[in-house]
Amino acid sequence: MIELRHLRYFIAVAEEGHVTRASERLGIAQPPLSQQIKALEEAVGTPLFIRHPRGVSLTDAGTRFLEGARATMATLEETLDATRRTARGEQGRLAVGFTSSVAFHAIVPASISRYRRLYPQVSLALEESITADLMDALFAGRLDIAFARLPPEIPPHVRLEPLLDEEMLVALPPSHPLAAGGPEEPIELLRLAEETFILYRRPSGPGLYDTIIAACRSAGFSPRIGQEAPRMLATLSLVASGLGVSIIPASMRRIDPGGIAYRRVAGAPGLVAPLYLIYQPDTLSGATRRLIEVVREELPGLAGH
Amino acid sequence: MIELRHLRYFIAVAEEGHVTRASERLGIAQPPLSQQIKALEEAVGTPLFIRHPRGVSLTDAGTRFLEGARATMATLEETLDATRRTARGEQGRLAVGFTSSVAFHAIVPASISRYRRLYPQVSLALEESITADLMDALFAGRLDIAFARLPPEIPPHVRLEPLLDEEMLVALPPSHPLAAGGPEEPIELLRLAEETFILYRRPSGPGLYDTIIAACRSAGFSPRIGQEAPRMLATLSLVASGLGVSIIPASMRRIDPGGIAYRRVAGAPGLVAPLYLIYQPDTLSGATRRLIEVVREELPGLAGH
DNA sequence: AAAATCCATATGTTTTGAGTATGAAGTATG
DNA sequence: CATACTTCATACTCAAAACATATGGATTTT
Repeated sequence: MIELRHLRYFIAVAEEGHVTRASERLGIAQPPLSQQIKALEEAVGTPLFIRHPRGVSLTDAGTRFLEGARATMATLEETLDATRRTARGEQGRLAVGFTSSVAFHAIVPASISRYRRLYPQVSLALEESITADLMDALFAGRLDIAFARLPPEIPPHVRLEPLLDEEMLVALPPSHPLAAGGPEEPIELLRLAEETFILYRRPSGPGLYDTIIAACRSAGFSPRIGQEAPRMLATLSLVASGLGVSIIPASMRRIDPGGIAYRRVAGAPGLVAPLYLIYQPDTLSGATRRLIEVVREELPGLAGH
Repeated sequence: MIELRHLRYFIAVAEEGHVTRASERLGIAQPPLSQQIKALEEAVGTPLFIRHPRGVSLTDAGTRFLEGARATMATLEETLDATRRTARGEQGRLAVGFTSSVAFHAIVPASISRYRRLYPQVSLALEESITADLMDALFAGRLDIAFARLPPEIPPHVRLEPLLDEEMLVALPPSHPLAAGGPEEPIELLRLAEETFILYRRPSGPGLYDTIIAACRSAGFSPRIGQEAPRMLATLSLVASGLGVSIIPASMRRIDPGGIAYRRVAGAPGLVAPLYLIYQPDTLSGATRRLIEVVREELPGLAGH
């Protein structure tokens, strides 16, 4: 069976044109080198060297073999390089998922664009889905990592790394009396007791919906639910149309489907929208590790926003 | 040190996704396979497999390595193929030399064109030179094989394989009285005793020149030499101009610089032009061997022409 | 809960690659 | 022309490493 040792030895002998000199270069004695060359010729099935009284030279077949042996070694070297770069996360593919709601938070675009700049040789695949689908994809390996709110169910071997707890804001129709104050002036949650709430409810499981209900309860009232919208954007459209108020993560403020007023909330300490980085810590690819690093480095500059 | 064994084992495990099954496929036990995989991962410097309770799967780095490992093996396989084809003489390069005088003999173009047809993947380099240069080139390895008349000096390790002895013809000017008979009707050499001879003389060494002188001597006269031309074609031009007669190998009959009459020669048994195939038998390339075969096969149909 | 699956580790055996000594063939040199 | 030298090949020994057998640990299946 031909081994790389044979190729290394062959190349040395071919380059030196001299078995003894090649053996010195290889750091072995001359006889084993002669033996290995002989074994190689036997495996190939044809002489590769012409033995002269003063050194050796390549046969035609040997010349062709030298070319191929070098190509083989070069292919392997490249492979090792690329493999190590991939392991270090400097090369390869990375599939990142996120929900539509977190995509508006600055940490997501900031991390991804910095990652792109730092590791341009990693080809990024971005996917926006609902949390449940992200978790499935993560578990099945179609996704390496995801940004999301608290998922309904956590598959085994999946880690939720809490990134930050985002403040939540009240979204008021422009005509609403409470919309008058400045955006930084908080509203007591209890003052919304008589309002109709438009809430985004994800299919199955807890999440922001429950957080909001719980916050209202502990503020002393049970919110009247007017409509449950399937998408965050739809929720805000309904608010803009004056059908009710809503409570949304602060980063969603950027969406403005027509004159919505956003106000901070006072007296509701648990009313936050957590943001998690989600991945399988046991089977981290290098590229994934690098993204986690980047996200953690971006965090201090953005936390709380 | 990474060896091909590692690549072969790695590919098997990657393809099976299963160490035990791969070990069966490879015909070895499972523990050594685990060890070799571990050694490979250590050499590469990064894990290539993720160990699951029910088999193994590739890491990102492993996926990249699989690609490269396959490419490496493929490169080697191609190399072995090409090397063996080269050894068999089905591929590669072949440098063939010949003198201007033998190029007219049918054996040369016939052999070369048949060789071209049989071994189209061998790229042919044809070179026309004087015999001495051919011998130098042959000895130096710039030429694999040559067609020539008897060379002045034979370098060591060079074999002259006699192909055939070519008849020699008298070349007469068109106006010459002896030119009247049919070409197949031989002339006694002695009848040329009073003629002026135009002879082709190669720089240094014996050859056709001496053969002709010797034949005249044994026919009973010493030829009067009118001029020694440096090239065969020049010789015939001088004959055509009526400056004398000449004696040339039969195959040169094809050259006709204006109405030369060619006649066979009688009573001169030694008056032949030998044609040799010349090569170094100790360092024959496959391609050279094949050409020798082809020439030998062409010989029966052409001998004596 | 027990059995089964599968990879990893531990230990012994065999293969084989490498070292030392020597020979054969050819070349250079006195 | 004989001797010394160079270089590759062969013979034999040793050591490393590849492989086999036995066993353990983790996880899943029955």
